[in-house]
Amino acid sequence: MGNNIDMINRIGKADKMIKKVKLSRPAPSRAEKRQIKLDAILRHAAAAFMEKGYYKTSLDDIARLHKVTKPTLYYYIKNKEDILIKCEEVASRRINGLLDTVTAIEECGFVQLRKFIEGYVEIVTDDIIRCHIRHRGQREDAQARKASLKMHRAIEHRVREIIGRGGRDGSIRECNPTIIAILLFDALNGISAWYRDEGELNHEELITQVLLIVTEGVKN
Amino acid sequence: MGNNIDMINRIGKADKMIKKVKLSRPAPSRAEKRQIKLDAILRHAAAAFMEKGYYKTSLDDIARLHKVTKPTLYYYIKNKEDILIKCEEVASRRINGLLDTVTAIEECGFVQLRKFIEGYVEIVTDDIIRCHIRHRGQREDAQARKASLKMHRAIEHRVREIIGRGGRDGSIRECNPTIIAILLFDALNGISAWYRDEGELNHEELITQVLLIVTEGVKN
DNA sequence: CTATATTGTTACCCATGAGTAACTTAAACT
DNA sequence: AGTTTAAGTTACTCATGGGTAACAATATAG
Repeated sequence: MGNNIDMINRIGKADKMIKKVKLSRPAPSRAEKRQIKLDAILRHAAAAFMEKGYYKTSLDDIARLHKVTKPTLYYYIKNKEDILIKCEEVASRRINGLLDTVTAIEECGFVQLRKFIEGYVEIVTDDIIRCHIRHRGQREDAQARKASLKMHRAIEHRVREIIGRGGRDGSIRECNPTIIAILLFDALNGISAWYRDEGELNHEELITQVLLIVTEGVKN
Repeated sequence: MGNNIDMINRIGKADKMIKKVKLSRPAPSRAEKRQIKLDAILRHAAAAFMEKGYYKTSLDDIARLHKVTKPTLYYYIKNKEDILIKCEEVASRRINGLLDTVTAIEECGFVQLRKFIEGYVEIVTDDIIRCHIRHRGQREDAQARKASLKMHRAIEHRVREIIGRGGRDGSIRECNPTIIAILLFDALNGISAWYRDEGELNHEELITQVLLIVTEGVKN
């Protein structure tokens, strides 16, 4: 779930803490505690960004949610935009992870696509993911904006691959995979903007309806 | 195309200018000129908002695009947020106009829906509409936010009606019209974020693909 | 049990940008 | 013509909020 790449680096570098990690009661190491706090900050920030939007949420707001003061945040993040970047890392890892498991199964393209949609609807209820979807592309730094776009294109491309595969194996209708992939993403990402777990509409019904429209369309 | 309700009010009030309107060469009255300028400002603002985002676009930027200085803008708009509101008015009028013509035809629900999609893809290439779609819901004022939501819900409701009609007349598959309406909107609105007229993908191909996926789905 | 790195705080700086006051120029109606 | 209204300008105020410097507390290691 968390930003564990940094953590692995840290553990690899400071080999003396391996001893600690091996203790029966897993006393959280500093790096772990730090990681947990960073995740909490991301969660708080993402929730606030979703509610008020990125620009209307001040770092003071986020700090308050986390019950610390603003400068403390700078111990965990580089600057405000860095929060979005870290959310993107989390999102990228989860979505690509889903794609990994989906493409690993030996099934036709259509089944893979169905499994992806099921997993994606699940993922898209997470605040950090929703934050990323909503604010992707709003990077101030041109470099960061390009990187973000690239990573998004990569994911889209993997979905396109699945659709293409389905076209070849006959499980998906002949179509323009690029457009279909984008439209599908738009519809799924749109869900992130309005769907709430607590709402009246239950999860299974949502997935059922989404799958039905994607597979069958609306025509009778 | 423009914000002509204000204009009608104005003309109604100042009846002496009716004479002018009836001239062979339609010399633009003050109210008309003002309206044209307001439209141009909205266009410039919408284009800038789409490129850099609302908060990263200053009123100075917009004024510069329009080749005036910032205070001049305040002659046409109440404040920054008012630009979004005025864009919403334009968008609401266009979309409801489309819905009017679509529901007026005596056809089954499916055909009406198809005509709506065709028209909407057309509409969604306009900067002012795209601006509204992207920034809808970002109202600072709670009052304005609620109004915006309400007007959006109304449009969604009309689409739902069309789908429901199709369900009853048998032209559209039995389904949950609410979810279908929302998903459809998400997909169509998503188009506004990436589609450009000048691009390689031509308009007809886009509409064809969108209609195909909505009607047939992806399954073979 | 001290020395050191890690977290955290209070108190500031300062760029940005929305909005306004006061004044100037241009147009329009009688 | 000359007075009024519209349209635009220059030169400001002022709140907000990102980011930092310098200092304080707490935990970890030797």
